[in-house]
Amino acid sequence: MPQVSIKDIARMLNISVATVSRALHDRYDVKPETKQKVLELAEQLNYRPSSHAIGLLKKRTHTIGLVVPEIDNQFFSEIINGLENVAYQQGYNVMIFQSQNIYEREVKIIDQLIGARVDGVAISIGSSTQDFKHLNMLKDLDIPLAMFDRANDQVYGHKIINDNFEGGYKAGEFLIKSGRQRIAHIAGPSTLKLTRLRMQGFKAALRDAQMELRPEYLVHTTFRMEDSHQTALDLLNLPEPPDAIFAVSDYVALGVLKAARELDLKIPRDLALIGFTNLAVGPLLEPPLTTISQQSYEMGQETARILLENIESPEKDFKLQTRIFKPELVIRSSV
Amino acid sequence: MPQVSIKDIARMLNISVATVSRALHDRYDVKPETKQKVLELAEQLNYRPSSHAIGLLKKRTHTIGLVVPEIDNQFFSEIINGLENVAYQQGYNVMIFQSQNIYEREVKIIDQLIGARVDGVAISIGSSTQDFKHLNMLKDLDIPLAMFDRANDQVYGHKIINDNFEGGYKAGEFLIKSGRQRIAHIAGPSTLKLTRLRMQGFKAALRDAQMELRPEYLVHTTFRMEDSHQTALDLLNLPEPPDAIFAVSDYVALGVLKAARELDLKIPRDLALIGFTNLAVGPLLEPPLTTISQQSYEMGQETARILLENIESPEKDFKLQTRIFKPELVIRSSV
DNA sequence: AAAATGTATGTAAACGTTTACGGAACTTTT
DNA sequence: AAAAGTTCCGTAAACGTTTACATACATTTT
Repeated sequence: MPQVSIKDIARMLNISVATVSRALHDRYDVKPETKQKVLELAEQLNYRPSSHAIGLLKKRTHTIGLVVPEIDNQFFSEIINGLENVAYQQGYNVMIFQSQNIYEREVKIIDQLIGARVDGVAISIGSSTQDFKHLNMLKDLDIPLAMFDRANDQVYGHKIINDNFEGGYKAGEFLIKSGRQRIAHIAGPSTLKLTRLRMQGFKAALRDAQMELRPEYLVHTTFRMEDSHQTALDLLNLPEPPDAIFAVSDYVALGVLKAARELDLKIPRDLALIGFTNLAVGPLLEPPLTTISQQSYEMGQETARILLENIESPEKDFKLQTRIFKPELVIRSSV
Repeated sequence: MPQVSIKDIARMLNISVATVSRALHDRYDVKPETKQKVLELAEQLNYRPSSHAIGLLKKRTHTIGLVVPEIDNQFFSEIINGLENVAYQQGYNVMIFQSQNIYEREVKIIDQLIGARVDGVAISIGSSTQDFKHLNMLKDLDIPLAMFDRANDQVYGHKIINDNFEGGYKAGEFLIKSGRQRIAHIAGPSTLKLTRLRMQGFKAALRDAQMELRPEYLVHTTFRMEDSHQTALDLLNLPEPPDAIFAVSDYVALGVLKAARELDLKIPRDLALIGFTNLAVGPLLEPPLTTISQQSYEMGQETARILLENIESPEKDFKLQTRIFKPELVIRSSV
């Protein structure tokens, strides 16, 4: 049998839908006997209220939309966990979507979230997104927006990000202190702000140590392993290869690791390597990966907190928040 | 300004909602001029149709609910990707939820999915779930159900699983062939069928080789790293420790790897190790992990295909399908 | 005995959208 | 000039739920 509605129950018991609704909500003004009958029948017929009907009737859906570039990435899945846990505790559901870094998908997802009348949106902007109309539209519609990890200044929304400049600086500084001379950086997609900041921090560290960065030691890649692996191979096959690499993320560092192994380079003897993110597999690699940690779970929690505070605030012009997490050096054995 | 509806547009243009609706759907029977005006205003006001209203009106929501134990697990996130891609291609959306292996959460999620009137449900059952009423309820409500990876015979639904017995057998066989004598197995939670099957396959391999399995060489753990790590330590600290371990999953193998490193055991010299899943990090570990591969992405695709076929089939009693994937031995260097 | 209060229920509108049906104002055909 | 057809648009019902308001009866208070 198909799904039953409150109407079906009313018809079967020969009472009005209003009474059924009241009984199901355990209101004071319904006879215990009637209440009993309603609850029993509802249970027996597996009645579940239609979230569409309720969403239509009430202003609030108690749902927040979450958009990540990709889900099969530890960093993002940990953020999801942090965000979900806080949201659940406050009685909110989370709808998760992945943009796959494809601009058109991102736009479509936002349209969908608006259509679903979510109470708020949390997003980590995809790397191919250059136009932010779809995100700024949310402001016009009074839907609070929080950007985590990948934020953009042209977008009106809260920001929960890392101090990427400082992270880049710390990485560069540590490689310099460890005595390396030919330090390279594999940066991320140049469209992303975090790419630029980590790079700038890294460059600043070199500058402060009066070291120069050779142009051929600065290369870009995507976060996909095949790309970073190839990029690393190219870098290590230079006539004068680097003796240290700062990878824009641990995923990219994995590509370097693979390349180094193929070229029979010993880490850290022949090549020092430092990543960024602090993935859970880091300590299990050989050698355990030195990296800059991002507190992904906490970032997810904080994103949820800020977003929910905005959603539940009665004030029309809730102030935009920016929360900056301090990256920390995690010393293991790859440097 | 808040979200606009078709009614708002109708009022502003002094026409009926029916005409607006027709214009937005590009129907033949509306004057081009009117159509033009409607489309322009809709665009300007960022109109997006309410999925709640549509969901309420139509029988179908073109949405499928996806429930995984945890999202921060490569295996599941790859399944999600496979499933989502097939679903999107056929015009379906996917709502992702995680049960965290908590029974109560799983029940709540199913309730929610019923409330959201999804067209179908795909689930990998949580390890603490012993009662399956919530899942069998779906059949009563005519909502197709597909179980992937973790299925249960007491539940009415399609199954997309691995031949776990064969996988276990292959793992055992390979360790035996490699000349190991004291072979141990770290099994998963005993509630899961896949745990039992992999164990049985493993035992069968030993039996076929006339080898006996010492009771202390068979231990259980969860898929959480801290647990498997401790379990591995206990196992390796036995008076007579094993010289080979078959871990029920790559995640568990990571725990073993960590323990072995702490005890200064060289793999594969002192200890042979084989996992199950074939995670993407496997080849990057030291040593690269030998494992039994599960085709996660393909399993996700197949789950979507079977579920969608069921959803779109006009027949009331669509036949239950079972798709069994053959696990394959992936030889690297840990054995 | 009339008035006031309490208890249990029903009526109806609203949320946003689609669509079958009907009809007015044309244009074309006889 | 009547009949038939075309073009464009409006009316209203339906989906499932909540809730303000009304109502009917019973009980208590004056």
